[in-house]
Amino acid sequence: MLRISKLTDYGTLILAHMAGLPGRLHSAAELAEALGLGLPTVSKVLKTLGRHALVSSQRGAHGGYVLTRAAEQITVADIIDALEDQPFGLTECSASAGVCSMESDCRIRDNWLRINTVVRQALQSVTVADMVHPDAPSPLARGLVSNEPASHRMHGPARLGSRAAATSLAACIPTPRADDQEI
Amino acid sequence: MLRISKLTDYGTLILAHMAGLPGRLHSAAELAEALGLGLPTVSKVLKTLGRHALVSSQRGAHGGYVLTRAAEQITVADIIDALEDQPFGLTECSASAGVCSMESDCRIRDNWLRINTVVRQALQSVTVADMVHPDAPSPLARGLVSNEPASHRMHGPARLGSRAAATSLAACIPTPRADDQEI
DNA sequence: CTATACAGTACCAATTTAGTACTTTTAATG
DNA sequence: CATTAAAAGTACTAAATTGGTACTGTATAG
Ligand code: FES
Ligand code: FES
Repeated sequence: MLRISKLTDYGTLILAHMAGLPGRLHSAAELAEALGLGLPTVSKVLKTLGRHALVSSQRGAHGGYVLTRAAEQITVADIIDALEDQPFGLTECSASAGVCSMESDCRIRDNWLRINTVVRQALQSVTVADMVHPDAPSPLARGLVSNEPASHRMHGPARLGSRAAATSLAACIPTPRADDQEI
Repeated sequence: MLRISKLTDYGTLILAHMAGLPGRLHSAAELAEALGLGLPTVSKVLKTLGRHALVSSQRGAHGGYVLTRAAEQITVADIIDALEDQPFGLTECSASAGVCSMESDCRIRDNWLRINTVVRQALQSVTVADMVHPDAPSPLARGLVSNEPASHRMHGPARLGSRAAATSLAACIPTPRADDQEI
């Protein structure tokens, strides 16, 4: 359905929140509380992010997680790579080689590869830092986007009633980053 | 998982195949045969495409489907809109308004809206015609894409053994379109 | 040595997606 | 006008994925 999974969405929320208070340790419980998500769920996401070296963890009492790099260096593409298990690609055929029997004489596959690349570049052009602070030179804004109506619905929180809260939540306003994108 | 559904993938295959013999009527059975897909499945996809006016149908004996517009006028985004039921958007929050409780003070949502727009533009820049003929001035190619390695795997055919064939299949090679995109 | 917090594994439940079956309507053809 | 080919519609079933939870283990602070 051309959606990232909820876990991935939670990942952006969590990282954005952490980026709000950089350098500090954040326990899974604290994040869960702040974002209105279930503790086990937050834990799971953090563990995975840890495995992909986006956060590092401190065990034991007063332990917690910190970002391993500056928020400016973590792109949405990184988060997706960490949390989505399938390899990046809009179609099965175009996500990995050797899966489709007709791959050799398929004329469509190459197109998907191109589309994938463009999409990925869009995702790489937005960092966690962009998510956090509202105003700043927005890369997607200048020329990249023509801003036709894109609809919207619901973010991180999904079915748990608790999640419906998440008032303090860290990041949101629109501010893609300003370096590597001349898409 | 940031994938389009298989049905949508089949849709591109089907439309591309039809674009190969334009003007002609194609029965669902013929297409199923040619693409190595199940007849009921192809039928389902065609019905949906019909409902969204991408193909028109002729009932009765010797009936079938034809494209309603030139292949150049049907974009991948059109196909996705027709076959995916959820509204376009990478996250739930950003796909429709009013679903997330914290929408008003969410700083992240706006970023997703931008990302959605960019992604959509990429999808709008490729037409069925591009999918069909191999070589031609490729819009995504010139400047739009930096061509970093994007992986690949498997296309239309998935679990039916029959689908593994699809030799004649219509379209594939890389050739996005050349009009409306200055992303 | 106890409390806190991360790590890993495994599992279960809910949703979504894919695919099939069956019935009805429409049109061509002899 | 009967027969046949093909699409339209409806509904259902089965499979795969996702989301979420529970439990057990390990490390560290105090
Ligand atoms: S959490 Fe940002 S709009 Fe839902
Ligand atoms: S590569 Fe699988 S159908 Fe094109």
